[in-house]
Amino acid sequence: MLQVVAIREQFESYVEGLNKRGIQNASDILNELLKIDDQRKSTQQSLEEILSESNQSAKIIGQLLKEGKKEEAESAKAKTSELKQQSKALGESLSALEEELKSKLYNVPNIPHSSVPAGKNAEDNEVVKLEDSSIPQLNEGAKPHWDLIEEYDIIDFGLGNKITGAGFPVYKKEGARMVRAMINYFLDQALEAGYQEVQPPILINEDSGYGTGQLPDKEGQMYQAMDTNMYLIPTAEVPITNLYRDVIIEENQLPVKNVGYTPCFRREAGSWGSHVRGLNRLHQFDKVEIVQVTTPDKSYETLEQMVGHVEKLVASLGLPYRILRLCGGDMGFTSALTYDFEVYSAAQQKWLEVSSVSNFETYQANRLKLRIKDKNGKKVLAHTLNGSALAIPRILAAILENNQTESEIHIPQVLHRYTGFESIKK
RNA sequence: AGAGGCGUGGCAGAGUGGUCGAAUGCGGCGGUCUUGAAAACCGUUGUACCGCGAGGUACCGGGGGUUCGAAUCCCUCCGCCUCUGCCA
Repeated sequence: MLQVVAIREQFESYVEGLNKRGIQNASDILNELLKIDDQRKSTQQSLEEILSESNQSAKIIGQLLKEGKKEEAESAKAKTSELKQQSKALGESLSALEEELKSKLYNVPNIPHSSVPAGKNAEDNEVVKLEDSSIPQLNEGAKPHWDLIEEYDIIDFGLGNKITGAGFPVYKKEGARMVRAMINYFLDQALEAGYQEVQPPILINEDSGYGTGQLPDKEGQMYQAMDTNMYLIPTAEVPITNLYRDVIIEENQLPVKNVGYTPCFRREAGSWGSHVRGLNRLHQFDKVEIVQVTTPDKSYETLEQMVGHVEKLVASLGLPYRILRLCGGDMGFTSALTYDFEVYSAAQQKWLEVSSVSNFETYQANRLKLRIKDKNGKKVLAHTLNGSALAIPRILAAILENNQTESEIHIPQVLHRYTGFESIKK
């Protein structure tokens, strides 16, 4: 969440930033926050005065009792009781104000970076790179992946339907081995790029949900484990970034670079139709995620480096891709700048999002209380970043469609040593 | 899952109702000594919020309560340890 101090100091640019997201009454919203904060301060001041007074008199009472002056002590007690009534009332209004401030702050999204284009939706995203020379010319009878997986019998939606429900596919034979191969390939590539591998829990508690911003605004997107306050993770970002909740990192330990593979679970409420057919949108899917924690002055450099890593992965698979800089209206709630990667899936003739790389600046760190201590002992909020590297099902869909022939599907060369086969045959 | 025990500053470890934000040791930082280092000695060393400042307030796992006053008493939740049970 945003810091009130920062809102105060950079009011105008924050208003502009929120406008880019399509929030028109931004200055009203921010002014309201400042007003509540002012009330909070003055309430806190009066409360602390009273507490100070009653602390003093408690000490005096102790002294009096020690000296055996019982009656004086009793009358002092009576007075102090009055103070207590006052402080109780003030304490209650203080915490009410704090609650109000916090819940309002939770509902204000991050301020977009200056390079973020204004815009309403996906149509206003800016294409920063287009690599489409590898778009294949498919034969007449080329099939979308949902037909191919049946033909080659490598993914079974019907079975998934039976044991769980729609959106939970069962990968079989070469399909299952492809998934495993890609996970290993992506992890190995990240290790080579200097990331440390972690395997986090895939069930998280509420604190973690708030820490990275899934709660309270995206509660409906997550599956909740019945009779518990735990949620299935929608992305490894949540547990991996929350590793650093309530942590102070020494500056010389930076950057923190973690990579993790996890399944991801998304309810995706309200999405039906042909555009979500097959592997395009699932309730459970596999993803390798990279997460970095770094200093404010280096985070945009880090973002470029992460984008470079993802680009290398996509390119190595021989898939046509493009990189988008998301506009204010399409960007995630907590992000300051997001690049999306899309690969072209030639049979359905669609660009599919396979990665999203974001800099959250201090937005998550403020919720997480994740700080950096520099050489002089000064503490500042860290910057957090993450990116998919990569999400597996749509990559698989594009490979299946783009590499199909009449009788087989070719597997990208970099995966051969992981799959143990070079093509999928009927 | 049941029974019992425990949860104090970076770590170890005192403190069981009244100047306790908290003894002591280790570690860290600064200094004296030394050619340099070690040892020794001296000093210093938590976080957050409010305030221009002096200063104030809160925090001894989390939340609530009793009391003029709580690290200390009570309730509750969480976590850890031990024993029993179960189990990949």
